[in-house]
Amino acid sequence: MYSLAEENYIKAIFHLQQTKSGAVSTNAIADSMDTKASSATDMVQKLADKKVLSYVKYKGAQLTEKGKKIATRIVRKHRLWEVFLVDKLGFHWDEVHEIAEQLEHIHSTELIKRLDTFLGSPAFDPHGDPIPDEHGNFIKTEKKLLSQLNKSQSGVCVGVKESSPEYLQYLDKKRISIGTKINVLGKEFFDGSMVIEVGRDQFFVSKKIADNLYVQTT
Amino acid sequence: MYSLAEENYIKAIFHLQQTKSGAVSTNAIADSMDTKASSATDMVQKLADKKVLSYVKYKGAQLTEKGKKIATRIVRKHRLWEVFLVDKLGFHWDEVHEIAEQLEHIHSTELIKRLDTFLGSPAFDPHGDPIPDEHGNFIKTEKKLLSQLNKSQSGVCVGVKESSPEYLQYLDKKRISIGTKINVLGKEFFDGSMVIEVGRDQFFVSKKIADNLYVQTT
DNA sequence: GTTATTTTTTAGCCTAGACTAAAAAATAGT
DNA sequence: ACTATTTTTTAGTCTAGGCTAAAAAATAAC
Repeated sequence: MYSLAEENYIKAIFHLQQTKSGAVSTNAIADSMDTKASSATDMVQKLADKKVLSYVKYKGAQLTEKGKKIATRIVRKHRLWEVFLVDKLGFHWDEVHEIAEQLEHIHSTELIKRLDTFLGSPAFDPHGDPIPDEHGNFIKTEKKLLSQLNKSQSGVCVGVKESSPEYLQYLDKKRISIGTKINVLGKEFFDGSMVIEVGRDQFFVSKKIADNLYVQTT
Repeated sequence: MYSLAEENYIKAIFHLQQTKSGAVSTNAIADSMDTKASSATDMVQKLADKKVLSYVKYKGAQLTEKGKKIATRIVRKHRLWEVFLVDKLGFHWDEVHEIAEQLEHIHSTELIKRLDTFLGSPAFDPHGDPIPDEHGNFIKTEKKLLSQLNKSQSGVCVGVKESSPEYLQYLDKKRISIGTKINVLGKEFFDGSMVIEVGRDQFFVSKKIADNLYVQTT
């Protein structure tokens, strides 16, 4: 059994190595955990002792198979609970992250098995992120960032990268949610900003907006 | 916000002062928390500083109104989650205590409000214990222990005092659950044992069994 | 009403997980 | 290649929440 702090570090390292390949630096871990590099070093050393990750001084950390399994179990729990909160309790998708952050640490394999069945074994969470199965297998989606599209291309919104309430509320205001079709009408190469079409509306989005929205291209 | 340890102490003290009136002794707290008296003293002093309870050296502790409010909120959460686990996920009533013990510490008033609605605002948990409302008000039930009944009296099972898996499984084997009618056919005053009738079955129960079953007399 | 026993508190120590400041290694700049 | 800068680690400190052992208060036994 792993402590709350250990689980949170494992999850953070897992997410960091999803985006950047290779070993994850101490500073990156510290940043994402909102703590100091020295604390991250301590924890990484402890997790290395427990064979959860491999660690080479001054080089960074990498989850072992054991570590990845622990991480995907936590991610699975987090996303299943998010589905529960939205589908069953009627929460809005921008309200569930913090609560799921707590619920993901409940220990009971039987609970997760039953919750999964109760929810109809969903493959995606309310933000469009895939839910790992019991064995930790993800459905790999062919998703791109909206900012990677060019003029005249289109895609369907399948999720967000950043999931702060502010960002999700912006999307809401613009009527963008999972399944929304987006056409790129124009793109400014100087700053990466775009003009897009959503339903009948056409409007401007900055690169920062476009960098955080995942779309599936057809 | 209170830590996990603080919440558990508050809950334990709350339950202790339900049974025995007056201040709760340090030793009683330590026993029920499965810890040492010295640790209980430390925590009680800390909680007294926070005005959660009143504490007089060598005399014991008593929850303040503030402390009682915190305690009933935890109890409410615990029992609502138990209903969820049994009614929605199909757990058996002898399997839910440990999981609810974790779920009761999830912090989110909105979550509890919605969970309560989702479950249809139940008044009792799967063990027959009343669920406090948002304001901490209990429905006081007129329940007695089975051992308090005499020959020829009868009652309806409304809950258990002890809720170990072993005990709950015994009740299951004997087909006793919430709502089951029990007739006392005979009672031995020497050891408090009884012969009872449940449905078509008649069998012997020891005082220990009868001491842990709550019944509502009509 | 002393003395013995039990209960409770205090004092001092331990571990997890944070922190700061300083040292050491790696990387960058010239 | 040698210095400057950044990154990472180490060393030492802090707090929460445990523990043991000893002291102090309360209770029980004569």
